[in-house]
Amino acid sequence: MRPYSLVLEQLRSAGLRPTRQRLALAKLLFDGDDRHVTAELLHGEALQNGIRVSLATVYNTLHQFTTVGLLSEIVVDSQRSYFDTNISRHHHFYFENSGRLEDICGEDIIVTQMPTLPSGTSLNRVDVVVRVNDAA
Amino acid sequence: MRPYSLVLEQLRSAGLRPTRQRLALAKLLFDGDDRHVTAELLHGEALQNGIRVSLATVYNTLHQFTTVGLLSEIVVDSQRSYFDTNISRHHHFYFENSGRLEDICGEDIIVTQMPTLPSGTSLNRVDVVVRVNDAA
DNA sequence: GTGATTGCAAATCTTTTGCACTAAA
DNA sequence: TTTAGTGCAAAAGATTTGCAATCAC
Repeated sequence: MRPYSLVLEQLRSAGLRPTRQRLALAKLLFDGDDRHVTAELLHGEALQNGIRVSLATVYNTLHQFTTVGLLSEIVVDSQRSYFDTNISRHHHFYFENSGRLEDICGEDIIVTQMPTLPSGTSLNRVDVVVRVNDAA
Repeated sequence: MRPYSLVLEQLRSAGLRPTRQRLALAKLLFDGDDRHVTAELLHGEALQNGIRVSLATVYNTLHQFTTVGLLSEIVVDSQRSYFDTNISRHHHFYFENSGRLEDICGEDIIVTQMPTLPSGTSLNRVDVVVRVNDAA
């Protein structure tokens, strides 16, 4: 996790103006432990904390932060986008029942053999999702 | 890939009536090489082949086939669902640019170390997605 | 000031649903 | 017949977009 104090300069260097909304959302996201959020969730949280921001702006901000490298996007559900404040190489547990995500640190999962990439392509990243069910 | 001829009995044993629509979609899906489809794609293909079927029925059918074990659902894009006629244990290349999927057979990727499952959960499955970009 | 950013509401896209109609058993 | 399955159109949910108002520089 990067300290919240670094966010401001990170925004500047990416050419993103540190607006009230971006700073407030950054505080929610980065001022504490690593977390996984959806746009809807972050928006609700912002409102609860008295931050006036529209859902559209939350979407924009999440994508901008992702582009800039402050967040990474995780695909585990074909219906909803999750964003992760942990941008180091790692993988995820996905609790199918609750929709909750949990990090698996990089060393706890090891992919030894890898296939040759299709010709004319370059590797973007390898995602491992361990799907679990909460035992009844 | 299972031969198309097995589909009928597979439907019966699952208690699904072999209707005109289901059989036609099954033919498109299983009468040939393994494939990856979206609902929209399969629907378009059905129409092109003169099969009258509604998009809603295509969605229903894809999910029913998945429940019955004739298809497996792949999550690689948080905006769209993909279904795979290959139901053996395997993983995928995902071409971010084109949205295309390609199978990686089970032996070509090996996950050696696995984390302990969170207590009170049972493993559903492990998905590995190798995301590649078509080199410019 | 000027251009980036925001909010809102409308639009879009994928998927699901309600319900009358049709077809399989 | 009886019950499952289908089509359609409407609804739902997530996300994006257009545009006028607002804010950072």
